[in-house]
Amino acid sequence: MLTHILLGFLSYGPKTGYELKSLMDHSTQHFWHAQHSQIYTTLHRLREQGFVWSEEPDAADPLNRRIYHLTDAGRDEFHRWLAQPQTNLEPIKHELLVRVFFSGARDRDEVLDELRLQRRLHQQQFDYYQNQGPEMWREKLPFSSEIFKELPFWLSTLEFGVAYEAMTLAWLDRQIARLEAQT
Amino acid sequence: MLTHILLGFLSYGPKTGYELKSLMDHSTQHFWHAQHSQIYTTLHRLREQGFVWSEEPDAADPLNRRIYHLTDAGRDEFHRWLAQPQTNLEPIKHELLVRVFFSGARDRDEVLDELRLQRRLHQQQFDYYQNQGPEMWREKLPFSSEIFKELPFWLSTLEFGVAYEAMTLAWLDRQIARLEAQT
DNA sequence: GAATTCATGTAAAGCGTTACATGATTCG
DNA sequence: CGAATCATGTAACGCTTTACATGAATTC
Repeated sequence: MLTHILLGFLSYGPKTGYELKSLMDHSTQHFWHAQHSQIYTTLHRLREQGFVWSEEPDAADPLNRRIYHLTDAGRDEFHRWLAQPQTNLEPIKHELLVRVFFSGARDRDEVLDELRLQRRLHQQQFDYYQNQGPEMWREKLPFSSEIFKELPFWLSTLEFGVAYEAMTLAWLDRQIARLEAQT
Repeated sequence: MLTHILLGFLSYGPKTGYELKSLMDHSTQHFWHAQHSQIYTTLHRLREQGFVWSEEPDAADPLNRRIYHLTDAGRDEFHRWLAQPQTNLEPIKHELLVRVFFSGARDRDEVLDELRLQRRLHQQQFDYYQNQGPEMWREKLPFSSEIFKELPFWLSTLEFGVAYEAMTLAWLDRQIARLEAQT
């Protein structure tokens, strides 16, 4: 998956590994994140596969930056991936639900504390999506001419984030209320 | 994670690998699933770690079933895990959102087809949660005396599933409407 | 007799996280 | 001058998926 995210960002223009990491942190973070270690190793693999190429770092650049470019094969691969629709329901992995599932054996107050903490965290995330999030995008993602067509889709993903957090908050409130009602 | 799910189910009583797989397929499936291969190898690992033990398959049993039991160490580990609350927001990995994010370069109709297909699939899932789901539980998870305390928590996870699908359907409808409005 | 379900495993590969490692630049 | 940011990598490990492999019992 990270493969195609990197190819996607590189389809907007050449970028360094560090820039790709920063872009992900400020855009795809809420539905796909990666450590820098994985980004660098994946870029190496993509280079071996012929999907990207990079100039040797400029000797005059003390930061030793390595700029990656998409090859034709890389662009083809990216479009091949996009053209192949997702035909299955996406399986969900949700650790908190696992914990809730097995919480019958726990102290009621212990479970309540955990749910209340999660509520706080999700409230923060909700606020972030509605306030700082969009503004951060305007500041940190400044290659505006390249992406005017994608902006509505980027906003769609943000809208999902808002809806997801609102849904989660409402669910947490119901579970907390149910537990509090028990004596 | 699978580790603690298996320990959790075994805390209700001894079970075979096959039974654990079947239990997961009918209960945790909507927030954590696993292939049988992973379940069997994880059980081997748990045995080496001393968290479970198993009788040698009964020579009289032609199906060669291997029944796993929780050890004291296994029970301790399960409770240690439960007592350690989740203090972070759970990172989300959502492939469909990655595809939407990069859909600016695609044909509008191609994107619409994909979203409509996802809408159908999520509608099915929503119906499943509301109808067959709970009934399936009553049939397939029959160790009722062991789990009367956990049932409310199991229903909580199902309630999350319903809320998640409703949220997703509403989001998909908005994205489909937005794209359809474009000419 | 064929198909489905019951039952258990191994091997290889891919994906992702965590930790280790280093060094320059910029800002306060 | 210290902290934060910029910048790139490797190694080990763990988790998960996919594919390969086998065979008995049950149901239609």
